[in-house]
Amino acid sequence: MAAELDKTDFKILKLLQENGRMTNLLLSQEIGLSPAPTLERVRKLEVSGFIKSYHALVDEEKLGLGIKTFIQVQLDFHKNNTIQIFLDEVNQIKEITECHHVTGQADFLLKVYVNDIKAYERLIMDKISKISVVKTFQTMMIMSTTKKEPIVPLEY
Amino acid sequence: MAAELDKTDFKILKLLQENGRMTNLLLSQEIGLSPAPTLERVRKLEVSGFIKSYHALVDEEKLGLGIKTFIQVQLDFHKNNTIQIFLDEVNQIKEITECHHVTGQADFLLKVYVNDIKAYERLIMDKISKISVVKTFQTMMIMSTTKKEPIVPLEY
DNA sequence: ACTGAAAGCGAAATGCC
DNA sequence: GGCATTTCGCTTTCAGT
Repeated sequence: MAAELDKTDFKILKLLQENGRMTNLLLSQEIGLSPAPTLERVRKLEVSGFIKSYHALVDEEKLGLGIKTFIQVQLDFHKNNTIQIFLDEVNQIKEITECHHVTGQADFLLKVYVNDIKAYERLIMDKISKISVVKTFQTMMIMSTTKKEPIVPLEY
Repeated sequence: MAAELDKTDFKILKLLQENGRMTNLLLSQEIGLSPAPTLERVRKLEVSGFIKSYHALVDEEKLGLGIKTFIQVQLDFHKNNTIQIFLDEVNQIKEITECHHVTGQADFLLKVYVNDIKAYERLIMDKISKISVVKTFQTMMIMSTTKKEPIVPLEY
């Protein structure tokens, strides 16, 4: 499956990113094919990994997750497996939903969801600051999110 | 629909976050109900907004989006509608997929997807740095993403 | 609110162009 | 690589409890 994608495939990707539960019938009408080849294309995109998975998007605030933050973390590289130690700890903290290895002053950027400020303090005190290889960290509290596309910018 | 959610609803939210295309039949088996009331619960979660939408997750790298960054932006508040000016510009830049209003040294944190470094330079030169209210900005290039849960941490 | 059954419809497989 | 058809299974509805 090194074969490249054509315009129709990109349309499918766009439509399924926008609505992951779109039926194959509707999808086929949107892209101008009949259902059978449409389904075949979708399956190919799935098995070849262009489509990784499907997810429901929930309203975090309605569900009580009132605090969302990014945390910039600097590590103390005094051990030779510093990064692995850090990642192992991060993986065990379920409030951390994203972990990016980045360039710049910080080494890692984390995204965190918790219910309230008290829970955030507990996270910081009991978990983040207790990770041995963490040198410094700095919270960016999210006050509002004005743009969050579930769709990746594709050309074609 | 101010009525609170019960344990079964949370199970549904968890399962549909993990697999947004799970069939109603399978979902009903997982939560231990028959299909009819399961579907009814899902519909209620949808209309009441706990479930906002469904999306396919694509592999950005396979699709050629080799550069992912976060950009911290500081604004110059010399106009009284500085923030609105900024947000209007951001909304027109399709490479920016997320825009968060945050506390800390930066005012905003942006997430950006582009194909390569050349495209990134163009984005910076032609778009970001041309926004009149932007005072300073600083790129955090994402080298790798070691954790990215499509699922929000729910208690119950 | 859940159950069970019945009807309608989309998904998947097959053969053909 | 796409189309048409048919079979099968899921979704959805509705009466019942």
